[in-house]
Amino acid sequence: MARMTIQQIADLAGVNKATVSRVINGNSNISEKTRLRVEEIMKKHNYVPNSIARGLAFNKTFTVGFCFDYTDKQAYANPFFYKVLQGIEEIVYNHDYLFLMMSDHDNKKRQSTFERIVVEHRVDGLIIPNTLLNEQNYELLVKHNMPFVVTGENMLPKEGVQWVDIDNVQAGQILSDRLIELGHRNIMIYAGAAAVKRDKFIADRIKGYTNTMMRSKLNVTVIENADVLKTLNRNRLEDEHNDNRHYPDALICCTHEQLFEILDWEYGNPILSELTLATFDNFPMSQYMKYPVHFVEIDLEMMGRQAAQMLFSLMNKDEGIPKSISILTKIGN
Amino acid sequence: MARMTIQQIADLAGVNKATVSRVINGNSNISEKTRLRVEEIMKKHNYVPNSIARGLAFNKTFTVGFCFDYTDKQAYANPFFYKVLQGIEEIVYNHDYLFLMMSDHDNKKRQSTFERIVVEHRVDGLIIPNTLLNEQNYELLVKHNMPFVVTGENMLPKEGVQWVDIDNVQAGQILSDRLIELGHRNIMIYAGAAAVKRDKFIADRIKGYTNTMMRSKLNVTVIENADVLKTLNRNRLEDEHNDNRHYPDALICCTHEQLFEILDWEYGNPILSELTLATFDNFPMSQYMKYPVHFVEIDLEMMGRQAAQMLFSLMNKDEGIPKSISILTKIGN
DNA sequence: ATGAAAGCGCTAACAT
DNA sequence: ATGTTAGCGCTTTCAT
Repeated sequence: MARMTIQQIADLAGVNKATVSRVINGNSNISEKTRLRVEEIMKKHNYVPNSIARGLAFNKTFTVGFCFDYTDKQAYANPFFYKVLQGIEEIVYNHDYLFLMMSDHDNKKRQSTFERIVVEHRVDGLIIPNTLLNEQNYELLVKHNMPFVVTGENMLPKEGVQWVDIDNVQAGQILSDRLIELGHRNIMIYAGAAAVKRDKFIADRIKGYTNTMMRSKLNVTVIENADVLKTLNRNRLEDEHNDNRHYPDALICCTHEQLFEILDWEYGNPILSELTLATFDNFPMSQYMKYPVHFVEIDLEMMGRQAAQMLFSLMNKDEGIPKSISILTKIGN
Repeated sequence: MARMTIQQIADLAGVNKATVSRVINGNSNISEKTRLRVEEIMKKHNYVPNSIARGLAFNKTFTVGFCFDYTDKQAYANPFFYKVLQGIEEIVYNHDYLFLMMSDHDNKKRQSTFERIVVEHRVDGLIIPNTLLNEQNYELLVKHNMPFVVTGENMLPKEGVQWVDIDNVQAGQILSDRLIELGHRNIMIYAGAAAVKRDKFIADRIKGYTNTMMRSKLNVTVIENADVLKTLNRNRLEDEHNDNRHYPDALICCTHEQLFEILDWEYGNPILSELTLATFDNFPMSQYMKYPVHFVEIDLEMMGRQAAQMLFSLMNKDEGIPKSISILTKIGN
């Protein structure tokens, strides 16, 4: 089935193709009568404007890009990550836009797909994870004046970067609150020293934990190394008075990696049976774990929606767009 | 930074834009000298051809679509699903194509995104899951002569449908073989009756199991209802002679849903401690489960690569494209 | 309110 | 080997 062109519709309607174009684009300068006739003919012939041609004329692609960071294991390994996609999709489709996925993978050739898409202007705007917003990519985006929104807190000290992030301080707070509510008093938090330096979100989670503990007049203990935990536990086992005050009865793991590290290690160590575990964001199978894990629920779909919304505001050159949007978390079931 | 056009490059090089176009497209009818000069100028000015304009001229989009089925819980909930994406991406990017994601979600408006993309010819070809290839979508694709490849076995009795699938019969065989190798003899397989009817891949897995069991002269028992298992177990507990021959010592769950159903149910039932579990495809956290689960490894990345390769062959109108491609599985670590 | 014509950036058929 | 010209399908200015 060959596609109809605007000219064919114009001929069938006995008008100029400019008139048809006006109908398509909802131009008001047109008589009700011809508008109806043209619309009828378009419908009758299932006419759909060629979006490539429209794009050329408008200098637009009607497409936004979403960049995937495969090196960010957490991102793609987390099945809940698709929620971000769903959120983005909802907004994008409602704007009659389409949705181009890409990774920052190196191509066999010299250019990454990300670079290609920016340079070729294959999208009107871009949503990228903060892990991908380095100096180089930033320059690229600015140079090609490509509107973009970052997911996760932007750490690049540059002008004109907007982002949407989870409120990790609040998450740390409510998770600690929950553990206290459950009766725990010796709550510790586990985060690798390197990770704390590297990832602001981890520092934020610790900050939230600290806030809560201080407010509740409880001891703050940040563990930066799993070995410390082992030692603590060994001490406990050897402690004849069994004075539990110095040993954790609950442990917050800042990332899933760390949680799994603990779980792995557990197979040769009995500590877990006396320890309540907690972490951020749910994960599949959590309910089938040997020991229950408490967690905070992160509304990633909302994150996607907000990011997309922000991007459209940007492409629209709206006034008063916030620099960043923060999304609150809540305690999981 | 305003983009350069082919005309500007032509002017700078003192040639006609047709000549520049020839350089871009690697036309041989061109002198080495001017080719080098033009290339130098293009590089110097970071010239990148406008792909929308090229698309209009070529009547191509240089994009393939990948359709996501959100209603197919298995697909999106499985983090390994992203492996398929990775496989597809590898091929697509090596062809200098881009990659449009879509879902079959209903838009707020009457058209699904899938429909829109096909009707608007926003992609040159499409990869869709078999769950989405119904009569209606098939007609749509054919009507708009959009090349497409199906992932998962195609069940629609239509001409010209190509697909790539996992060899589920083989998977059932090797998984059963493994359990036998582990010393099990009373191996049963669990699959809901409705699911067997509905999903060919489940029937195939059962067939594979049956093949192996018959070859090994062992009893074939297909359980269609978890209650049967409960009964079996109750019998075992009450069986004074404790004759284990009639009770399973290993159970293959045809899907993850069923595995989890068993696991859930386990919390009020001691059967699992005496039962070896097995299922198809790995899942995250499998190593942290209370009871080990054996599984078959499915190379989803290969599946993506093959599907993409097939699609390009189709778009290329290659000769002798196979109707379908079957991917072998292997036993997980 | 409608038509005519130029132009978006590129390719390709036809000249030379 | 290179230039000329006519599209690709649509939008948009400028007439009328």
